[in-house]
Amino acid sequence: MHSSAVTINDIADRAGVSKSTVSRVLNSSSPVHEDKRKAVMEAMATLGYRPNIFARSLAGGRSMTVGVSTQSVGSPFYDAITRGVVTGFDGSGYSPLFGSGQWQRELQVEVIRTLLGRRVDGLVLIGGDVPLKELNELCQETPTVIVGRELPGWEKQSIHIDNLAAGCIATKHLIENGHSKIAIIKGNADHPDAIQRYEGYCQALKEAGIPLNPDLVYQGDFHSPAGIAAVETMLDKGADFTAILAANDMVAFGARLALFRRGINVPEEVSIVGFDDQPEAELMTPPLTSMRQPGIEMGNAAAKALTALINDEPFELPHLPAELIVRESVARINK
Amino acid sequence: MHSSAVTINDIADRAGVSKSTVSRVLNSSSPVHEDKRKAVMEAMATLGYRPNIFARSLAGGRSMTVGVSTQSVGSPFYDAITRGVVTGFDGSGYSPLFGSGQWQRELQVEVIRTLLGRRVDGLVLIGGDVPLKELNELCQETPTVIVGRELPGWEKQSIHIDNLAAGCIATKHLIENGHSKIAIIKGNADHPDAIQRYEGYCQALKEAGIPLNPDLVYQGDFHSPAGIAAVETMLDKGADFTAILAANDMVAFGARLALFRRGINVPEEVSIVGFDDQPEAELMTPPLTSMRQPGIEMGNAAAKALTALINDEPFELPHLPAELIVRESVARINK
DNA sequence: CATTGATGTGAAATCGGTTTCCCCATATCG
DNA sequence: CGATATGGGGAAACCGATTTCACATCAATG
Repeated sequence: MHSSAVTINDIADRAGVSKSTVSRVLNSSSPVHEDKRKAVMEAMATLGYRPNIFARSLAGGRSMTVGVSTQSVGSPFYDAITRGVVTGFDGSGYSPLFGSGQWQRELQVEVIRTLLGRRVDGLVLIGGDVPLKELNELCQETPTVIVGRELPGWEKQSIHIDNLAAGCIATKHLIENGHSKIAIIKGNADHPDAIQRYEGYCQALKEAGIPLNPDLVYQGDFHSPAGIAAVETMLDKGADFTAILAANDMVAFGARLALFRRGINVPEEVSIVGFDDQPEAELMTPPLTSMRQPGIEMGNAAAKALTALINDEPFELPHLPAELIVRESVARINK
Repeated sequence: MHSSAVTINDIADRAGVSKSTVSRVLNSSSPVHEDKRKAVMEAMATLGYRPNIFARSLAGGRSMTVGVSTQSVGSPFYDAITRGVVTGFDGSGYSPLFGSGQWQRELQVEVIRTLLGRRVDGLVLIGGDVPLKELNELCQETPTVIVGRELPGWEKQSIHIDNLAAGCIATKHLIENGHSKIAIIKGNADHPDAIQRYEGYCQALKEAGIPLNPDLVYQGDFHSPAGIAAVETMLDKGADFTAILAANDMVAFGARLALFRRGINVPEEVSIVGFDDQPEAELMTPPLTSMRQPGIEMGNAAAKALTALINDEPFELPHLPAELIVRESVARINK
C-alpha cells in the first residue's frame, strides 16, 4: 500500500469533510474552521498523503517545474552556472527539468519545445545561440531568464558579464606587466563570448598603442587541444611572443603543457592568462592568473529571478562583474 | 493563442471523429482506419497540437519522467556520471528530473521523496549513502538503478567499479616501478570508495611484502586542499616517500602543487598517481597517471538500463573496469 | 445463411485534484 | 426585527487526456 495510492477522497472520508475542504486546507485558499482543519491535517499525516502532482497541475494550471536549457554539459563555466541554477531553486518549490542543446541550434529549439511541452512554469536558458526572433516566438508565453547571453529586448531578464570589458582587462593586465607581444588564442569563431573577448583584446592593444600582429592571433576553440595546437603552431612559425591570452582555462592548460614540452618556462619566458577561473586554475603549476566569471552566482541569481518573475514579484538581476584573479602565471618583464 | 490551448477535443472536432479515436492515433494503441487517421494527423498538424502531459500522466499513470539523485554537483567524477545519464536518456522519451543530495543523508532521502512525489517512472541514484534499509523501503515501488555504489540485494540494478581492485592496481603500478615508500592520501573516512581503495592499497603492499607505514597514510578528503596539506604535513614530519597515491585527481593536483612549491620534482623525486582521470589530468605538468573511472559510460549504461527496466525489457548492466591511464607522473626508480 | 471473429468507433467512466456555485448559519446593521 | 454581509463548507463542473465497454460493420467459416 504505497502512499501514492492515498487520494484526496480518502482524506476527506477519514476527516469527515468534503474534498473541497481538504483542498482548501491544502492550499489555504480560503479559511477553514480550525476543528476541521486539524482533522484534515491529522488524516493526511496518518495516511501519509502526498498530493498527485499531475492532477494538481492539470487542474491548477501550474506545474511547479522549471525548464533549464543547458549547452555542453561538461564545460566548466557552464557547469558552474548550472550548479548555481540548481541550488538557486532549492527550497523554492520548483524542480528544474534539464535539456542539453549542445550548441546546436536545432537541438536547442527542440529542447525548449520539449520543456514547454512539459508545461514548465518558467525557463532558464543558459548560453545557446537560438536566433532572437525564434526565441521571442518560443518564449513569449513563458517567464524566461537568460544566462550568459546578451539579447536586445531581454535586458531585464538576462544576466551575463561584459566579455568585451573582460577581454580588455585581461589584456591590459599583461600590458601593465610590460608585455607587448601578446598572443591570443580565440574561442570558437561564431561564439559571441569569444568574439567579444577578442574585441576587448584589440581595444586594449589599441589604447596602449600596440599594433595588432596577425601572427599572434590564433583561431581556436574552448578546448585544451586548441591551446596545445596554438602554441605549437606559433612556435613552429617562429612567432615572437612573451604572453598568451587563452580563450578559457582549459585552453590555457593546453598551452601551458605545450610550453612545458618545449622546455619553455612559465611565467619566466611566457606569461599566460586564462578565462573562467575554473577550480583547477589555482592548481596549475604555476597557479594560473584568470578572469573569473562568477558562474555559480550568475546561475543562482537567475534562478531567484525566475522564481520572482513567475510569481509576479519584482526582481532585479544583479550586475556581476568579471574579476581578474591574479596568481603566478604572469611575470613582469622590462620592455 | 498558444498551442497548448489546443486540446484533444479540438482535434476530434476538426477531424470529425471522437476523442477516443484521436487518442488511439496518438498512442497507436489500437488500429484506426487510414482515412480517419490521416484526418487526425492533419488536424494535429494544422492546429499545432501538443498533448498535455499532465492529463496524459494522470490518466495513463506514467509520467515519462525519471528522477536522478546526484550528490555533490561539482565533483568531476560524479559530474561525468551525471553527464552520461543525461545523454543516456536522450531520445528515450524520458526527461530526467534532478535533485542533489550533497552527501547528506537527510537531504538525500528528501530528494528521493520529492522525486517520488513527482511520480517519476524510475530512479537513478548516483552515489549517496542512504542506509540500505531505508533505500529498500523508499524505492520498492519504483524501478531504480544505482550508480557508483555497491549494495547487497541490488546487484542486478547497480553499476560501479571495483574500488578495491582499482586501489590495488594503482599501488601495484608504483611497486612495479620500483617504489616501496608509497604515501597514500585517503578520501573521506566514511566514504565507501575511499575505504575500499585504501584496502586495495594495503593489499597490494602486503602482496609485495612491503610493511604498511602509518606515517605515509594521510586521512584527507576528495578536494585539492587535502592534497596540499598532506604533502606539507608529511614533508614537515620528515616522512620518507617516493610516491603518492592520491584519493582522486583534484587531490593529486593539490599534492603536485605543494611539491612544486617545495621545489620537489615530479616525477623525478616523487611520483604521483591519481584517481578518476578527469579531463584536466592529461594537462597537468607532467601529465598525470590516473585510474580512469568510466563515469560517462557508467551513467549512460545506467540510463539505458533504467529505460529497459521501466519497460520490463531484459537488460544487463555492463561490468566496466577501472583502467590505469599511464602518463608521465610516475618514474621508474631503482630499489 | 446464420455464426464467428476481427476491425473500427463513439459514449462514458476515470485519473486526482482545483474552483465555481450555491446554500446555511451567524453576526452586523439600519 | 427584517435585511444584509460574512465565514464555512458541500456538490458538481472542469482540467485533458486514457481506457473500458458496447455496438457496428464486414469478411471468413461451416
